[in-house]
Amino acid sequence: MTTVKRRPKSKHALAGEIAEAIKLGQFRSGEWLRQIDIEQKFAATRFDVRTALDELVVRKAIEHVPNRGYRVAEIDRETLRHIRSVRIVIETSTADAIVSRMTPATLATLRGLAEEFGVAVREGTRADQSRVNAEFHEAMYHLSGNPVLEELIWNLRDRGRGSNVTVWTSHESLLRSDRDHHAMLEAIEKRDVARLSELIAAHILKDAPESELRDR
Amino acid sequence: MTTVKRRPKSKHALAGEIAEAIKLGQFRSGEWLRQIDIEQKFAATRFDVRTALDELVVRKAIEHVPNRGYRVAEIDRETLRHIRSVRIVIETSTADAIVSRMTPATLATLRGLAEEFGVAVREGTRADQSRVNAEFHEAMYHLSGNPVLEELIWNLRDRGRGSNVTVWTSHESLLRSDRDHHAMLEAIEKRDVARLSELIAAHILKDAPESELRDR
DNA sequence: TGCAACATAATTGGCGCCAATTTAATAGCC
DNA sequence: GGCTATTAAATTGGCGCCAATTATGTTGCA
Repeated sequence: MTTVKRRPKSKHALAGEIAEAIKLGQFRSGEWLRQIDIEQKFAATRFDVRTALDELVVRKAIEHVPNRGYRVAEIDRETLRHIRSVRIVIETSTADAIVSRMTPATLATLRGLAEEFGVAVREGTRADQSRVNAEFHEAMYHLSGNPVLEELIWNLRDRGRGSNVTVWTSHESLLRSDRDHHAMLEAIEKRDVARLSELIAAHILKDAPESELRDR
Repeated sequence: MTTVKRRPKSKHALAGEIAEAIKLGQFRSGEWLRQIDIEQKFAATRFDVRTALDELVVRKAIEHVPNRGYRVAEIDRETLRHIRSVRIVIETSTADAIVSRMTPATLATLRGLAEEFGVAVREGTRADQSRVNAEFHEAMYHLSGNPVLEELIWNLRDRGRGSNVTVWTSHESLLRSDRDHHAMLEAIEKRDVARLSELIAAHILKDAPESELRDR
């Protein structure tokens, strides 16, 4: 996965790095991204920085104000709710494909990643947790066999992360994620599509501030 | 709709214009978009053209080959099928929100647009048909009350149009679209969510080359 | 002391030049 | 005559300069 990929040396890669940094909370919501800072922090040229930032604007990770610069998008609760709503529709729609395409091998992979996440929760860094969590869900959604769907899921996830105030703020929520993962595994193993759907929806809803008990 | 919007003079607007041109089939699939041609055709500077093309790459409307340039993306049948599959999931998910948020006023608007499409089919140009069709679906999906969802729908639609060989190739398919629109209206009026879902799915599937009777 | 006008510093962003690469055209060779 | 090597034309794309704009700091005045 993290193999050779130095073809598009900088440019697109830089956009990914900046997006990653935002996801990891290295830039706060609403914070201005000064081009000089970025080009130093990532050792890139001014031009590459600008290109990368433009790409992130298109990807809705940041926003652009003419003659003021780029800043991390502040997403209001309303929009966040809409994003979660769409995520539930899309991600739960993968449930039966996942169950029907499941093989012992992929199940083993998922189990390994679920365990790894548990370890990361206990003794890993924030970045580790984020990475392993992503790997788990990536492996799971990869089973859907629909690359377009997969990509969409990641776009929406990234967009929500941007200014999500509560990204695993408490250790509690991390433990809950861990439990969710194992529960999902169980549902997949038992080929229980409905249960898996429920779990996925609940997993998404856990990010909601209050209990926004809104079915759609 | 086509009102004043000269604030971001060129740049983002240009990307939209080029995307529109691609949608209208002014560039064939796989055709190279030479920067010189574009800057003449749209009366823009070289730099703006490049920026716009970069944006379209991020939006997956075109693809970029280093040192070769930009070309209209050729989407294989497999990917097209995946796009349709996702579209069905997303667009049908709007059905009950549409029905529950429907008001007499919006219904009247939709009816008007459905009529207008019928007229465009009979005596309008290709561009007219495309525009009115877009307006009808826009008005309908706007009822979902979820801007994120709306945007997603348009992104996926645009992506499919790019190299769709059969974009209303026959007059027959246009007539079918017209009938579909009126049927949808009827379902909305009768608050028949299931029926509306079916119609939306069928409307998307109509673009399929053969009858790819694949439920998921 | 508070406020407004001005000057100065910092930052963004439009644009064009030219080197690197690819494509075509031409010539040379078997 | 067909094929390959060389040269020329066309196209892409990296990069930096500097004007326009905004933010900051300072001075003068009531």
